[in-house]
Amino acid sequence: MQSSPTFFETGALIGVLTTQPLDRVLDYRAPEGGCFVGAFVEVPLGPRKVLGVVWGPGQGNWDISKVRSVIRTLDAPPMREELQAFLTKAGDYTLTPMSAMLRLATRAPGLGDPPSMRKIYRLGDGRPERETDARRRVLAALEELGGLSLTLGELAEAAGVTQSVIKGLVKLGCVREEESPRDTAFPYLDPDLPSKDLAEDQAQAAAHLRDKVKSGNYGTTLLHGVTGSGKTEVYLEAVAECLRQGRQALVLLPEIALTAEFLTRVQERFGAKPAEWHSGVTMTERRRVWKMIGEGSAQMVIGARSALFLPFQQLGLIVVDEEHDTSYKQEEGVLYNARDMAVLRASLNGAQVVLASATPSLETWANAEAGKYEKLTLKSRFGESVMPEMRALDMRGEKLPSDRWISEQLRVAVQMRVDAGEQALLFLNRRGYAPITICRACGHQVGCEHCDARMVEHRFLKRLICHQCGESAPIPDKCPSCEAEGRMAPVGPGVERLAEEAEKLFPDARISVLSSDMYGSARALKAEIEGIANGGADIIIGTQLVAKGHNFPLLTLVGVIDADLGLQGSDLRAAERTFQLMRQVAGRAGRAVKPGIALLQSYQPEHPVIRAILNGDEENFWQAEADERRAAGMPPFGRMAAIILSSTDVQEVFDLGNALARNDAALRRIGAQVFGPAPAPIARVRGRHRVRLLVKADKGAPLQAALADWVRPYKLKGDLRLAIDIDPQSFY
DNA sequence: AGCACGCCGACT
DNA sequence: GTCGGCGTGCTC
Repeated sequence: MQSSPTFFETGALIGVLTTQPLDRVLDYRAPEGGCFVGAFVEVPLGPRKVLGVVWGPGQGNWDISKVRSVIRTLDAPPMREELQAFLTKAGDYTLTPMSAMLRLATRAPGLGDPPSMRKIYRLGDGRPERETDARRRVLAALEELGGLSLTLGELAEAAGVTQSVIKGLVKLGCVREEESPRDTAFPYLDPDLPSKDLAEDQAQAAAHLRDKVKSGNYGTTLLHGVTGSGKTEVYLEAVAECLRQGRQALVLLPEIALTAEFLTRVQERFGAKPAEWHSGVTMTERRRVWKMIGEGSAQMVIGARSALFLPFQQLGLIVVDEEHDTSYKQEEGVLYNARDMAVLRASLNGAQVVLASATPSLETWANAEAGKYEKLTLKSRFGESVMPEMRALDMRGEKLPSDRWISEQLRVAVQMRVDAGEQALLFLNRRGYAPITICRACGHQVGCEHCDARMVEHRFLKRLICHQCGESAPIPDKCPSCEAEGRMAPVGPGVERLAEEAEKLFPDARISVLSSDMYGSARALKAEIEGIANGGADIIIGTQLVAKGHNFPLLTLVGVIDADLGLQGSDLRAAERTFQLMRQVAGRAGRAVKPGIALLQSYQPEHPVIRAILNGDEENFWQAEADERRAAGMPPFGRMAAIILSSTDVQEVFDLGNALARNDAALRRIGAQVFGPAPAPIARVRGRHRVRLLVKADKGAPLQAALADWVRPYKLKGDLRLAIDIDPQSFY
């Protein structure tokens, strides 16, 4: 089905898409020796040289005498037709200029550089005249390991000598220095190593996914299973089949902190670690991954959403783990949802998609209901453990002082677990010490200077921090407003403050706080998590980080401090998110042998979301939620887009917002409605004022084209910015 | 995105 | 007189 790619002879007119923000394909002449469509090239643009991709034949609509020639073809396989199509379609869908799409696909440093070389050492001719002990060890090490292409440092370490001994041998010719490419292939992942024992429904699901991967066609499957039902083992079998077919697999994870644990599981299953692609990967490693993926010398990548844009040669499977996670939606720059883009990319590659979740997003649930996705459900929990019992603690009856958040009932339950040598988790989705710092003299609340957000006290770091822009300031002694001294007081709980309360209530317990901002590195965080899992703490206090897939076998109690958090407001999606989060947190309890219990502190225990969580009545919850959305014409039953305008000048953003709202003919033509302008959910970020308009349309309406027509007449002056967010996360 | 061009205010 | 502010326009 793959026709051979078009070749352009030397001097032929070709169209090149560059990473420069000129929103069209530019005409050039093919370089000496010609080039294939898709070739990565360096082209002259004005006085500069820029990166581009040969996109197709030239348009011929540019003064032929001004057309310049490609400087050179870069040392990388041409971009495949599927990736070109993916970038085009994803760009059309998200209304993103193609240059920005290309930048996503070329985010590897040193792409244009010649292959980087390093020196490696091999056995040379003869033996040295003076054969010292150190010299003998070097030669012995090379005889044994010479095939491994050791660098100077590696060889010195292997032989237990200093580098100068080796240098000496090189001078004598007994050891040879060779140049070798720095970017090396990834170790082979063996799909035929024995898999873990699978429970019956796991085995069935795995067999089904294997068949789908074998088909070589596109398809999407929702792998739905409660926490601890072993989704990972199941989809690793789909990966295994994909590797057997000689195709590449991509696994997306929502959180970098999860990759370390996942790498270990991949190594156990396939005997080696896969390639990694996320913001924590070094520049040199990034280049290696990009190149090896392109050459087919990396079988599997685990990564963040941007890994979707890697130049896979034979992509056969994309797994989106915890597919409901909101971090899959990029909120800055190019606004795309990695879950949807995974489906798009797979459909263009004849690849399979597995969306794994204990608590699917409503979009995915609706697609499964509609038969667009297949659905596999894992029911039994791993081993013999069962879903935890869940109960609400009605906080209206508790007379808690204003600086305490752990109810008496919860205290007693935690104490029992601690006494029994088991673990308890106290969950609060608020980082820091206290969300509000208030002046008791004048009532002033400390806010961020650049954002419309409160500064959050972090006692651990001894700073006030803005969770919006990261701005930090010392904790003030004097009120910034009325200058009263010593009257600043923290209000409300954060995990740090909760830990303080727990230390008082449980003086003999070992308490550990798990919050993303309290560890300097992913490694430190991983070590802490491992320590806890091995019984290194009695009480764990955590933010939503703990809801994302870590396994704590000794955990038998989860106390949710504020189950109402997230129920406020009228956002349908807030209810969905609360449901997902609570179910995931509750799922932490009793993952191993002992049955667990989850206690939810709530001031509104009769709220439908809380009731649905307690009943474990998932189908009903989704059904009710879906009915409401359908009636309101909301996603996924209708379409929405948000337009975010921002500027340092408030008046400017509102003027443009009002102008857009008034001139909505392009939208009315497709029956779409516009709401707003209104201050965006966070009205000021980094000193920029933000205003939002919402556009709502029927499911089948050509929304993107109408939006493009609508905003086209406006040219943005000064620092005014306009961003269009298709399928926004929040739409109230 | 860069980089040049160009047209108005405060310096040598 | 001229240095330099950043608005506008161009790049195949």
